[in-house]
Amino acid sequence: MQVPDTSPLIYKRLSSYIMQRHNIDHEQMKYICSFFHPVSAKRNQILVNYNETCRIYYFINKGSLRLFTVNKSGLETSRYFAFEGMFITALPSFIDQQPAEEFLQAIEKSELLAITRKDFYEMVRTVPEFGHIYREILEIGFVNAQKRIYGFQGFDALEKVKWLIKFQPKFLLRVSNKMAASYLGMSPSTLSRVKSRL
Amino acid sequence: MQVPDTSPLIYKRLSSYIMQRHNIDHEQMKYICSFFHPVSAKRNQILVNYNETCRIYYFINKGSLRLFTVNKSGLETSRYFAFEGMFITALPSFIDQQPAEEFLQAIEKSELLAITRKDFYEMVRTVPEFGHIYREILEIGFVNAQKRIYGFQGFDALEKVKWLIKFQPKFLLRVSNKMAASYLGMSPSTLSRVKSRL
DNA sequence: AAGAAGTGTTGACCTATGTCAACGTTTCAG
DNA sequence: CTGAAACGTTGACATAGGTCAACACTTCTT
Repeated sequence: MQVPDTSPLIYKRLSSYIMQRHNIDHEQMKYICSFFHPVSAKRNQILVNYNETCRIYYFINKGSLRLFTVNKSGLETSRYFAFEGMFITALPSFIDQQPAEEFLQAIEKSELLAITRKDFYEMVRTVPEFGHIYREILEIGFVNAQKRIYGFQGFDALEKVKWLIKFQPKFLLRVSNKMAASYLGMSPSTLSRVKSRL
Repeated sequence: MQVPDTSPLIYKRLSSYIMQRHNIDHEQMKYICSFFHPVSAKRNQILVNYNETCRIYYFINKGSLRLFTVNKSGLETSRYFAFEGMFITALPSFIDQQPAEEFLQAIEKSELLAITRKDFYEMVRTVPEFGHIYREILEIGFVNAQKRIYGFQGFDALEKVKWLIKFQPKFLLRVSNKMAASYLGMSPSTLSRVKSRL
């Protein structure tokens, strides 16, 4: 974890994320950004461990993170991937302050902005625009999760891959076959075979 | 659709839902309830049609509703079921005011409380406790959707059914095999066979 | 009350996808 | 730079679960 950086450069992406959604004056924006602290993560670094209580929400400046679980037989299941300009955390743990039943991991060398839970909910409470943004994150997250469930239901392997390419075109380019397969709910062999026939 | 009822009885369940989460005085509660109008629905009645834009959020006093889709070959997929004391709507359509890509249907004779989108967002904006409740609905919905995704990933049919019995014990008792199967992502035959071996 | 339509169960059969193993290629640590 | 470990691809084989059909039972409709 680095010392907070006063340079506004690192807040560029976050600022435009917020600006796209709300008109906020410069002072207010500086105030919001002041709660976000730069953090670097190495490839494969674990940011939230299983059973660890998650106290931080991350915004991704560069790189990518994923949420995954490991079942008793050691099989990894990836649940969610986030890339530049997206927010991510181990939400169930973050909300309830219970031990996470999942891992949050950087899958590339990443540059992040971190806000603590305390500050986050403080802002949600005191800055209406920020509360609104959080609501949007939840709405979009919920809707996407629903779409993924029914989008996949009854699809065979080929259809799932086509669906993924259609709705998240960057995905297969950034994510290893193994992780993509664990996200799609199929074996790496099957994903490999499917890709070979387009 | 019935004429609004002045009896407080129909607001009992909604009031206790809110009371369990926030301390609200009697006047405020009456104010909130005044935006919810009683609606009856028959078994199998469609409340939101495919391509219809959804303008109403429902709270269930009695009965049960489901969200489902139909694919090109006529196969139904159930996405979500709600029972007494739960909120439900075709959320993507409700949020964005785009035509719904799903159906909202009563699966039993149901008594509902309906609030229009306009009133709903008005309340979210003006009544902090209500805004908070909406945030909670979204948080819980998102977390549950995530849990369902990874809960099912890699599970075989038997494990899915056990998972369902564990986390939604009432489910199989209230929902037909056909609908339950379409929720679990397996054929009715398979669900039937699985149930026969516990 | 009777016929029609829908639902649940079960059997026979088939196919998509998982498992396992082999092998070449890429990545990474020292 | 080099060896070890991880990854991607492909083949052979096994199997869970899908499809289809038959039948009994329930439930709607009139």
